[in-house]
Amino acid sequence: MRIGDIAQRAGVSTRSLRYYEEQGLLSSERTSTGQRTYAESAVERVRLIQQFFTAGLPSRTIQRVLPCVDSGEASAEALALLEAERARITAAMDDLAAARDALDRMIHIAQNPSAEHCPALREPAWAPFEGAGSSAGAQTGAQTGVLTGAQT
Amino acid sequence: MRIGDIAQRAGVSTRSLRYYEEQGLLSSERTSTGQRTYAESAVERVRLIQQFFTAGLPSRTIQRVLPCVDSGEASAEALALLEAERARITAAMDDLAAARDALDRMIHIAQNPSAEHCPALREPAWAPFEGAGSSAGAQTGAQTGVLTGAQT
DNA sequence: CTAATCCTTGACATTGACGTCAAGGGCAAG
DNA sequence: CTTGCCCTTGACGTCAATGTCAAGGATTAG
Repeated sequence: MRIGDIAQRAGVSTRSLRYYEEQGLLSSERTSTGQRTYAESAVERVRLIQQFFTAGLPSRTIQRVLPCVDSGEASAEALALLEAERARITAAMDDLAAARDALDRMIHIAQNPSAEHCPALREPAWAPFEGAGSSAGAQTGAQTGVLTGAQT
Repeated sequence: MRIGDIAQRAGVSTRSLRYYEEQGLLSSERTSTGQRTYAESAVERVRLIQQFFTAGLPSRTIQRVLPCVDSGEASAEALALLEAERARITAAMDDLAAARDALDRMIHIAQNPSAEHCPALREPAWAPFEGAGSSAGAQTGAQTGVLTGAQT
């Protein structure tokens, strides 16, 4: 399997594959003339790498995580790293959930327009739950037409 | 409230606040000498903006979402945008969950080392669920020492 | 052999939310 | 008025994964 095959099978660009190799995430053998050769298993590996990239792990972290995959075991510090990343992902999911809820509140307000939701009358309904001392707001509402943007 | 106060209260840099303004996400009044002045409510707004940034929304999208907050209502297309972003966030959460599960599998293997999990013997336990035709793998195991990286 | 297609390395471009530095003005305390 | 801190605009730097272009070698079909 040459690089183009792997790229197609794993759904990534050849550029990415060379980058992964450059980062020490993916290994390849070379033909006598220098062309990269991969085993079938590389496809799975690339998919795993992609999964981590999608999850926001930087290449340096993936680089330290993958050896655990290869060896099937992890040192104490590697295990700590795994768990730290797990925690980071969990936190990221919480952040996403919070933003999703904020959007949900907006969607709800947009679908049920009523005076009760007017931000000028009460605590803005989209606000987080820290509402404690912001009652003195002099909402001057300087919204002009700045927000109009035109693109495809 | 001048820009430094808002920055401190909202936990962001003054640079970020100017950037938000530049992107049309945050408005400010100016003193006669050009210094920015904010209402208390700006703190909440900045936190909301941050929440969206954390969720991965690009500034252009936030720029089109925030008017819904201000007006308390959304046009049809704005509502579609809100729902599209909600879907994107949901998808991102799914990706994160998948990566978290992959990490969990690694952690589990790392904590329960046994031959059954050895990737050389069977389907790598961390692999996704597409295991179908990779049985012919001639696992040459060319793992050398490429993955060793030294930092901090 | 030759053309077509794939591969190689190298290097520069991109996108986005900032950091950071520069040069200068505002403002309160002494 | 001077010191010191905060503010202004402008512009360039950063990081990370990837796109893209360039110049040339490798492979393969004819």
